Amino acid sequence: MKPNRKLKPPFDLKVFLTKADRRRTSAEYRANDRIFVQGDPANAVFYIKEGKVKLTVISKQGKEAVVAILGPCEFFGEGCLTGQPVRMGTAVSMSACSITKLEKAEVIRALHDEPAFSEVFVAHLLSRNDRIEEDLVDQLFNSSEKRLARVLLLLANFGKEGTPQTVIPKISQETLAEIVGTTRPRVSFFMNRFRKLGFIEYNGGLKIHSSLLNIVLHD
Amino acid sequence: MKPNRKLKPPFDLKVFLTKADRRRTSAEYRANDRIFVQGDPANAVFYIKEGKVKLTVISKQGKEAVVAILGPCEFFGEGCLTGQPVRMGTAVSMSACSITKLEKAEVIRALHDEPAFSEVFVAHLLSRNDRIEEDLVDQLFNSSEKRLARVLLLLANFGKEGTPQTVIPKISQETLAEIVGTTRPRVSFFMNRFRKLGFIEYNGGLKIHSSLLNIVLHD
DNA sequence: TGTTGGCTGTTCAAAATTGAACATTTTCCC
DNA sequence: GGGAAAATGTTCAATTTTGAACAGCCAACA
Repeated sequence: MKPNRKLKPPFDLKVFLTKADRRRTSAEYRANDRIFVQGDPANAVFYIKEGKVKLTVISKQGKEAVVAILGPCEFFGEGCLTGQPVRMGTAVSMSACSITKLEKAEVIRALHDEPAFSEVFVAHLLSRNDRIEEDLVDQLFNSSEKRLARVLLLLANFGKEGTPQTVIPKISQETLAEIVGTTRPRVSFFMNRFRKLGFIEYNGGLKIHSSLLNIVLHD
Repeated sequence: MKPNRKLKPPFDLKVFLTKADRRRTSAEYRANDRIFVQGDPANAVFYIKEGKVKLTVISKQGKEAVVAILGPCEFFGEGCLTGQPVRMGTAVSMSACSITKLEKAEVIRALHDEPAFSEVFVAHLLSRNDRIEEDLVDQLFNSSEKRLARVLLLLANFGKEGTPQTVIPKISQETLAEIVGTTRPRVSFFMNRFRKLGFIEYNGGLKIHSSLLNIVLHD
């Protein structure tokens, strides 16, 4: 388990996009705003300047799954570059967010003309690839208890490093269940088990102790 | 379910890498050769000219999971570009393969200096991202029966399009289990069910009928 | 103050899945 | 052909997971 996957420092997108034009716009969102919805026409890539964004997919049966939680200096919505005409998922802000919208055409141009942008974008794709692959492997190998422990640890280290115990802002058991890929009662059950064992604390905020690693690492 | 994700025609890597140098070498593999192994030092990206390659990960408990099956005109081993010092998984040829090895340094150079290469590489990453994300969503939403059906359909349409019924070269139930994320007896059980229902045929080769879609699509 | 709604804790039977075992068939090699 | 090894079919008890239900807690709000 990598303690932290954000090795590159935050950067300013302006540096990487030299030819300014009208198709690049910044917008502010409050918590729980929908940035785009599954089925919307897909013609732009987004870049998070500030805040956290949740990407979800809804199944035919109406079940919801969280595919990723992204933070500052990350892109999303890049699926439109492969020719997908509509969004395959939904993007929702989890906190106040400042987000730049890049029209598809401009992104394609920049990928071609501006190596600096291209490099940053490739780095993003590679890191996202790694992360999703880890998520998939986690699903294939581990029980829901271990997966929940891993998700909590990842959320705790979101952006920081080497913190022995960290506070997580606010996340419902319902959402955790959608990330982990299980049911809410199950999350409740394990959260209480973790609490009884002293791995986490909560009564509003949520504290993750590094001892939770025992669950993930134990044979 | 997209019937086919390979829209771009096969291309010759030479076109995209203008500055030839010694760090680019081609190699032939037979079926079941190991191209790299989990834990090996990671300092090159590979490009499949011909053949199929299986990427797997082995868990601490010794379980094996298939993360991807790749074919001609696809890259693998790109994890080394994110700074991973060693391979996170194992790459094994599934058939006779012709594979080009690109030293990490050269790939980084080409990404910076050759937009044509960069574009092709970005396209690869985007398509792989889509695919892994779909795999993850599949795991989160569907039962092992549906996942097996989906895997069979994807294998059948591997590279072709609109074929109503296709023959799959050869793949053991053990490997299928590792792709689907279940046990071999389970695969055996469902394969027989699919056969009884007329969705597939097999006795050496394996034929997938489009009627297998019923399993995936049915609620 | 009371009440509404969201989140959480808990229970439980039904269903899915695992893991191990063993029998049978096929494949491959001498 | 004969035998060994691999792949497949089948069974089953134990475990995990689901899905639905219900009760309690707490904050927001009229």
